[in-house]
Amino acid sequence: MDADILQKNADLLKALAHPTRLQIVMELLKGTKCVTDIQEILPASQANISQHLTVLRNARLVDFAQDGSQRCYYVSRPKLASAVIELLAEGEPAIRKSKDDLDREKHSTGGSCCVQK
Amino acid sequence: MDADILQKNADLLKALAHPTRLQIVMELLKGTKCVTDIQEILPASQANISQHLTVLRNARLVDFAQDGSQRCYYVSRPKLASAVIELLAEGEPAIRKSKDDLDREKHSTGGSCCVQK
DNA sequence: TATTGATATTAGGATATTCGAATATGTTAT
DNA sequence: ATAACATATTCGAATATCCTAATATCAATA
Repeated sequence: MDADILQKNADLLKALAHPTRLQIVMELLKGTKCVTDIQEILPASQANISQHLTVLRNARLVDFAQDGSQRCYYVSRPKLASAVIELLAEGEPAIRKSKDDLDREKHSTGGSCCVQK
Repeated sequence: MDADILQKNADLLKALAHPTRLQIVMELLKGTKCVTDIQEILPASQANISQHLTVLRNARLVDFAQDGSQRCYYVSRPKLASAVIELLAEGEPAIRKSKDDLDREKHSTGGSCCVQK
């Protein structure tokens, strides 16, 4: 990943890295919704939801189709979004390794766990 | 996802949502490394790398095993971390839908794209 | 024990994020 | 045209993040 892509991917994750925005995306994955619909589901103000939607839109995670005075928001990268949320839901437990574990993994007998000198 | 889990998952994503930290995790996925090893790879100061490692450690994404004066860092939730990075690398393109697309998806003939009233 | 190497912590300023309050814009209905 | 509804934008304050510089800690030598 070059520096530019790296930055873009970090930005993408940052857009998802907020409880309200994560919840908005989860709701939109279930189906298209307008701002009022989201307001009825989440405990946040209209302005706040609109702000979060702007963040998600700038990250190209959601988009909308205009429907009269309403905006129907949908997830514009559903595979990415749903896969990340699925991974989070799985909740992989953190493992812990001893130095011996690490040395053994390297199977370079007697080697240090870090980069070989 | 209840509010507590939601916050924790957002925190997890936030920990990954920085170019330097993303790069650190990618490097550690290739193999355990100590701080000096990482310094040789990334254009960041020792203090800065140490700070980012602390963030990753607080998010339970990495951990270390002490090896004398060195700390051998490794990814403690490799499945989660590698899957997220894999998804980012795939780079799913953003789709765009018209209101008609959305209505059609609902196949409730004549229905609005948003929540049914 | 003094020095060196590896790493962490602290402090501080710059910058960014977050949210509520107020206001603006655009659309539909009257 | 005006009112009502749906949504966005702006402003400002509180808070958080990020980075650098300086210093501290801890382990391995000499």
